[in-house]
Amino acid sequence: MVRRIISENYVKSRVPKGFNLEAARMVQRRLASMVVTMPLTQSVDLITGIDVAYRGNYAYAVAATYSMRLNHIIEYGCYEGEVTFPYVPTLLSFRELSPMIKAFMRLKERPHVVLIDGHGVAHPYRLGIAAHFGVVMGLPTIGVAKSLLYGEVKESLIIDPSNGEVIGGVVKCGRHEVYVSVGNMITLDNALTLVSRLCLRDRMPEPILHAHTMANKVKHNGCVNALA
DNA sequence: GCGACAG
DNA sequence: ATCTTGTCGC
Repeated sequence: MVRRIISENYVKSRVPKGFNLEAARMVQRRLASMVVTMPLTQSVDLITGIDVAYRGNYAYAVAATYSMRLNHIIEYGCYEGEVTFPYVPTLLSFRELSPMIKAFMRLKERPHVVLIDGHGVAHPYRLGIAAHFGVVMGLPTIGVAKSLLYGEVKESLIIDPSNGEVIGGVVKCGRHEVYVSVGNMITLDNALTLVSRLCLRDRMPEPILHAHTMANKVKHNGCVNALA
């Protein structure tokens, strides 16, 4: 059994000087209260995966839209720019939500669901980056992470140690396992089913895998050249 | 008491 | 996440 909680003192020590952590937590709590759990309404075909690569203080974000009907990527959205906030566990949104949104906004077509590299509500304040993105954009989102940030895993389910609630699940993606949680406007069952169905290769579902590969390509050639 | 820590 | 060579396997 895997168990994991976060040290607030550690977080406090890594946050930039002058950053109001208490205010940030209040914002997270408020946005978390806006997360909607509901079954998907329309049938799903277009699924966008988003991932970000880094080089120093520069972020290279890519949104890749995958068609389940056509079995391939139909469109990429890209953004490159400097980031100012450091990586601090539980505050990932403050670092890469903006680059992700900017890459996503460059897509011409709106997807039915968005898959994000990171957690959804499986977060100490119930607002991982996938949930944050989902609430801000008003779209169905799913968090898919390669490692656990918060919670206890019991029988392939992620449990919140503070209240026993189910906040996510574990899915086998090829040889590895990924941690899946609701981002917004979807149910955990829908999320688990969808991610399993998209794990065609290893380690990550197709949309995120393509976003990851392209993000690294963009890191070396730039948005314009990589997507040309 | 110390440490745990998405990308 | 990123810094990095060669090497194992399909």
